[in-house]
Amino acid sequence: MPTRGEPRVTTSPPPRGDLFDPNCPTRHLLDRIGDKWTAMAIKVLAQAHPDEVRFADLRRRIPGISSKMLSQTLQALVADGLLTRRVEATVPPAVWYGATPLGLSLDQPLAILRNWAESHMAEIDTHRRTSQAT
Amino acid sequence: MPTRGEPRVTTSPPPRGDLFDPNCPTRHLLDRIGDKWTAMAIKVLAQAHPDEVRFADLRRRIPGISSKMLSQTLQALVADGLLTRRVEATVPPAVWYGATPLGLSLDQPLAILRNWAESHMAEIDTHRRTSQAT
DNA sequence: CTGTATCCTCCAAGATACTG
DNA sequence: CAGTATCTTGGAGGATACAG
Repeated sequence: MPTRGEPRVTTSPPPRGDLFDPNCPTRHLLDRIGDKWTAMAIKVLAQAHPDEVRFADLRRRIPGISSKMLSQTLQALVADGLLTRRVEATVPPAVWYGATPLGLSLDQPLAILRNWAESHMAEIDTHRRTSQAT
Repeated sequence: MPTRGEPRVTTSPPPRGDLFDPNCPTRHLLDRIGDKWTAMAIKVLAQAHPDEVRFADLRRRIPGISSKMLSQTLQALVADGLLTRRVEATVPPAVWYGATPLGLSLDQPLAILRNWAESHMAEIDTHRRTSQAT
């Protein structure tokens, strides 16, 4: 996730295709979607699909996230076209978020990663404990 | 991406299976492997497999990484059993890193994510530009 | 060559308070 | 309810220097 960005980006034209170029846009994109909160938001909303979920509800379903971070994360995902945002002009207002097809499509790669983590967690744990002996 | 961790972890027993529990070990694991440098190191070494790669060579193949970060990243991956580390007692010494089967297995989920990013980058870019109009 | 040690900067994100 | 504004800080990570 998130992680600190590259120090300086001097050249301008995005040289697509080379993941190892610090200016590579794919790299930035990966940093973004690798973000913890992003991954969780996508998961919740993809699994809720086709239902939408309200802000406060999302907050409840993503334990530990602050209002600020949730807001930021959602804004970025909406801007990227991964989520929709629908405002109900009631009083008090209600805002519903939902996954777009693009957002749904991201959930699959993320799910594969989650599964990998779950499958191999025990193995990794064992290895750490085993090899940490002096 | 690493990303900053959860603020405090008070309870002890790891409640496996609930990705949304802040103490969930899977969540921590995901944070680690989502790290930018980790993803790149795995990619390089998985693609070099079955060849091993030396420290300085890795450094060259991961533009922008510092000696410090590379060292840290590799240490963590070796501790997790994703990489092997082999020291040649020459002068000056040579250290070879290679992917273990576990490391190789991680490259597949990561490759899927990379592919997703590459496939949908254009779409996301377009959406950002389109929707950023006031 | 392969790292470790040290210092230092900077910003992600938590806490808190407040608004439409 | 759904956020934004402001302040603060921990610690990731770059720079640099050095060691085995």
